[in-house]
Amino acid sequence: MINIESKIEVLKQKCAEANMRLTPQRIEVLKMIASTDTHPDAEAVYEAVKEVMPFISLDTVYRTLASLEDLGLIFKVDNELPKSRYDADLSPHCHFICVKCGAVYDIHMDNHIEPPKESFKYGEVLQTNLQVKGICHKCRG
Amino acid sequence: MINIESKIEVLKQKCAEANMRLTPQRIEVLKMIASTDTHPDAEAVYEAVKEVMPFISLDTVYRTLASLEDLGLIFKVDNELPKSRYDADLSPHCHFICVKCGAVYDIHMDNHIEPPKESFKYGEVLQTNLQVKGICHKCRG
DNA sequence: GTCACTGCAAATAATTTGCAAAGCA
DNA sequence: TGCTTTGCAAATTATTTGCAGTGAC
Repeated sequence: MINIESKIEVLKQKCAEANMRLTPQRIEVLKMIASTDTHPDAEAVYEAVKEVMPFISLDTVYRTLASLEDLGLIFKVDNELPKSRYDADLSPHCHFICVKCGAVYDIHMDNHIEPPKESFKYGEVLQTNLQVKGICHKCRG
Repeated sequence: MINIESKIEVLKQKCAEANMRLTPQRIEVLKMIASTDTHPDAEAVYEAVKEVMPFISLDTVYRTLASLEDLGLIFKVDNELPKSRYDADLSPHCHFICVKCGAVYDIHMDNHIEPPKESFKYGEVLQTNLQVKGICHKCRG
């Protein structure tokens, strides 16, 4: 589980560094993503944050997600579905993705994966990630 | 390099099995994807196939890509960009993806990657794939 | 007070779908 | 011939953007 308070603290620092403001919208969006392991999409973040902040708009959610991603606090889960889904857990882990319903489950790992040597032929490596695709228990029925 | 003739042969078989017709559009789209290592998106497939088949429409390309994917002849490369990109190479390999320009390069591997044990907790595993993200030489400048 | 951020509404980009005509089996 | 597929055009979905008012610093 992610420590939300420390996550907000990092947001505070990074906003200051980047000349960005610490708005309640940014705090709530980050809190929401960090407090769930469902890897929500923009719509899901919007619905959840609206509960506590009824006047937030969907486009602010989109903009906030982009800002938080720029700051390195969250990242998009790679999937081949049309909707982007977000993750605030920066520890080494990968994802089980259900190809039927799109559900994303965390698979914890001790270390980040070493990139194959051939990778360096193509450029500077920033990160590697392993993805496991399958059919989740719920969809298997 | 993929053997295109045998790929078309597989298309022929699978179409017959699935009660789908072997149309020239399907043949050309598959040929195009199998004959390049650029992992083209729908638009790029459309532009290339138009050279040899000027009356093909973009929506047929989309439908054809979906059909070929259903038949297991091609698959989407996972990326976090808005456009889907396709690959016809079914041998074990993974991708270097440039986060700036979206270019996709193949990284060949001897074997498919074993899924972490934790994967099986979530459902039936269909495939694993490793992704390497970075900045390609062209974008580094 | 200033300038980044928000909410609203409208725009854009990628992809999908309804329908009638065309073509593979 | 029958039923899948195509091409056209219009619709849909996810996301982005312009602008004027608002609020964090």
